[in-house]
Amino acid sequence: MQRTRFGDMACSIARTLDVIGESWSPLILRNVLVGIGRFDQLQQSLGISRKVLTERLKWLVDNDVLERRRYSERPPRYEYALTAKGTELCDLLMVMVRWGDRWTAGEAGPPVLYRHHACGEIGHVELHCSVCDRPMDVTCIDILPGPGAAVTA
Amino acid sequence: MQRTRFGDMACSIARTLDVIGESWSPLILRNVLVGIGRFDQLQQSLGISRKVLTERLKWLVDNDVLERRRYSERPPRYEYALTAKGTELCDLLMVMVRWGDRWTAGEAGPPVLYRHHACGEIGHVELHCSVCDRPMDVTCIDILPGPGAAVTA
DNA sequence: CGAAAGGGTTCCTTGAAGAGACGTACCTCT
DNA sequence: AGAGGTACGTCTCTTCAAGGAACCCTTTCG
Repeated sequence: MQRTRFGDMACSIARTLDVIGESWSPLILRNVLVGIGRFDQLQQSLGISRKVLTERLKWLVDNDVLERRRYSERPPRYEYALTAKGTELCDLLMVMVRWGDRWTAGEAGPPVLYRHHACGEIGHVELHCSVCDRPMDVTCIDILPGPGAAVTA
Repeated sequence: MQRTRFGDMACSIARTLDVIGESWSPLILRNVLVGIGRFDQLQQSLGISRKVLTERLKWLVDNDVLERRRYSERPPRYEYALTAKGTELCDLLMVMVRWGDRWTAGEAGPPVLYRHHACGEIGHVELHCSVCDRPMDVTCIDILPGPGAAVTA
């Protein structure tokens, strides 16, 4: 559908979307995270077309979000795993889960729960300020131009 | 492109993607957040096709992420604004910004900065556990099935 | 040997994205 | 009164990616 490329916009949201903005990518990431990392497993569990899966995996590998590694020499077999860059992307997944749980889960309740190693409890993510550690959301910040801002008229 | 619908998967990520998974939606949200809420403004600042913008806005309004409100009676004029549901989605934007800043900003540095009202400093978001307030990411949790999990064989 | 598994590739069809012309209601200027 | 401008879309046409399914290659198993 001749998708507009976002990669060179002066916006970190656009650049992030350029990497994982395509709808299947977060789901692929989620599955790789929970250990579903082989081609056929991914294809079947997501119900994605094999062609599109091939394209997405290649894109994610080229963008250093996933790595493709051989887990068997003979016969040659491969699986996909998260890189450091990809692991940090999972923050995004956790925030998506949080929002989805709050606004779309309905009667049944959340489909998955997180148990935090540090406290052993079932919790969810909250956004805090990296400086003062207090809660931070879009209603309690000012948005200022940064060094990488585009010079706009 | 006969996109697969995610809305009825038993997965909060999929359901969140169903609402804002299309690539333009987060950018529309970002613009509405910073006060760019009128049709022509959005169309010009994003470079999106008018047809697609119409479709996206309708989808976001129907899903209660944005509201369309009249700010002038005669001539009739409308603008789009965030609902509570949409405002909480901005958490996602902040996490995208954080990842984009870290991994894609390059030489120039981040295009925007956040000043946190609570401390007055420039900071970024970090994910903390809702129970113990300590940092939480995907490497320090167990993922358990919740009440809304699909019964899979 | 034939069949199956893993990991893709190739081909065709359909339908959404993009571009841009057009429409409508209103206001302002001369 | 007419010309021009603005805000907010709708319509039409073309192009290109998603979806679906068949096919391919290598290796192992019965």
